[in-house]
Amino acid sequence: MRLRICTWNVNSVRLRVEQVARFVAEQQPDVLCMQEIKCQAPEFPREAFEAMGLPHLAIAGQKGWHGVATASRLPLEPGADWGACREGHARSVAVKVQGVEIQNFYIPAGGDIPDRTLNPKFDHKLDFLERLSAKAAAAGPKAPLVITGDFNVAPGEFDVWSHKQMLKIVSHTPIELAAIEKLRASAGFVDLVRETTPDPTKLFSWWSYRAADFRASNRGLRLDHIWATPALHAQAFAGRGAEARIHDDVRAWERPSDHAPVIADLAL
Amino acid sequence: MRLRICTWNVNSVRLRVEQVARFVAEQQPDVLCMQEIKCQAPEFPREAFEAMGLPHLAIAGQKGWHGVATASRLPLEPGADWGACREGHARSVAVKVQGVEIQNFYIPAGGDIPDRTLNPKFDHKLDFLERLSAKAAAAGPKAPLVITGDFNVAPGEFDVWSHKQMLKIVSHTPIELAAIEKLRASAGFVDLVRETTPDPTKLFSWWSYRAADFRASNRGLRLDHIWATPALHAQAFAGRGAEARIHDDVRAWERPSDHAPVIADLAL
DNA sequence: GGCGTTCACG
DNA sequence: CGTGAACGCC
Repeated sequence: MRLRICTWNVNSVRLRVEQVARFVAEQQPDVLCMQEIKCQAPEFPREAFEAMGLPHLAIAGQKGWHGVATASRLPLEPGADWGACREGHARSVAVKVQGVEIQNFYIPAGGDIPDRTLNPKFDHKLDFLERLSAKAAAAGPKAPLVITGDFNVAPGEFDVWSHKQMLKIVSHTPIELAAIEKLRASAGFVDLVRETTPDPTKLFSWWSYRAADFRASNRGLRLDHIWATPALHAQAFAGRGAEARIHDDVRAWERPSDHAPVIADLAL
Repeated sequence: MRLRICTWNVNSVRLRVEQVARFVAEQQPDVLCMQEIKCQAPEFPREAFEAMGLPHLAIAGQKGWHGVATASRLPLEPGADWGACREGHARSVAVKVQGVEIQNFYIPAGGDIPDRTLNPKFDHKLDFLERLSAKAAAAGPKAPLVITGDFNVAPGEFDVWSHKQMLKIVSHTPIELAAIEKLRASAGFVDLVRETTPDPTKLFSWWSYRAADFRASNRGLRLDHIWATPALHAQAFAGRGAEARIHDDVRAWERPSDHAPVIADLAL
């Protein structure tokens, strides 16, 4: 079977249900991992997701900020909580579906100053990444595991509109690049979108709301990722390469999220 | 010629331009008197009104609150400012069109407690009404004058969903009923909607947002009025009665104002 | 620039 | 309930 996994920072699920419903109708993901739902679990628009054909929900919500949820066409089992957030924010939710564990993360943005001694938010981001690395290493490359979400890091030179300029900006600083590479290497994860479309093609999944015309300036970043362990990758893409892409057309819809959805198709 | 005058508390003109454009396209008012535009004059969506065929504008705006504007198909001359608002709010704008003076008011709501000694907002409302009465008396019954707007008073027993219950509620208390009757009598104004549809037919132009289904509960008030002096009434409705009505269907549109527009057709 | 918050207002 | 305001966050 095909398992279509999607990650999307929706920037308020209540405000964006219609766009989510349209995207789900058009692309038919089997599992939709959302970040920044910005509501508590009881406020989550369950009925709308039932109507979309994604009735199985795992929600980690909190008031106003952050919040993640995974919605599925197929029944979900709970996954292990990796306890990555030292601040107690609702930034991760784990599920198991069709024998695959899917860890859905909203990694802290990290504020403006890329110095962990000066900026507690940046310290928190790095701490979060370090905790993920430890858990992923413990899981190992043979686990049938996907980690996905808004990682708030653009890992590669071709994941930012200007590598040179972005090296000074939180999301692409050398310390973050080292931390995200350490996370990737911890279980040998394969970045499915980048495997599908290798360097040097530039790929972005986020564009600031501040640009009048995001297409024209195209100052994007690739912050949203779907990573598979080597064992799962071998199983899901036996012989072929990964099939994953960013649906950047969605960023041009009416009242969009600042993030575009990302889809990967696993053959299980 | 027919002069179609409309009054409408739009509750934010910037948020409601589309509904205003639809209503103007459907009903073709010649003069549209708006209240609660909730913006400063430079923020007023002039282009949208030009596109609607109402390019002539008289705007009294302020930041965030209140604000009135009169938009016209025909050129406007400025009318005399009656200086009714002691607080300096943008609550009135006066124009002359086709020889008729149109005074557009957003009379203060007056807070919750109907006691001028305890509640400065209620005192302000009564002061505003008293100042209007003095100015209207000075203008006299022979002036070609319309006063219109959101008066925030339901003057008659059949202008409220429950006369008995509303007598204790600001907008229909005995002291307000006396003040609004004094204003009416000051120049012998004719209430064009009530003349068109006499007592005991209940007529409302406002329904609270708080009711889930405003039609079902129908706890409305008639707060929005178009009043003509006797001389203008005699000229505009010679022989016949007035032709004025409340477009309450608009209250059921998507994202509506809590007030419905009111139209009167004058034959000049 | 577009989300959430709390607040005042109607 | 649904507008504005000011503020925090990304």
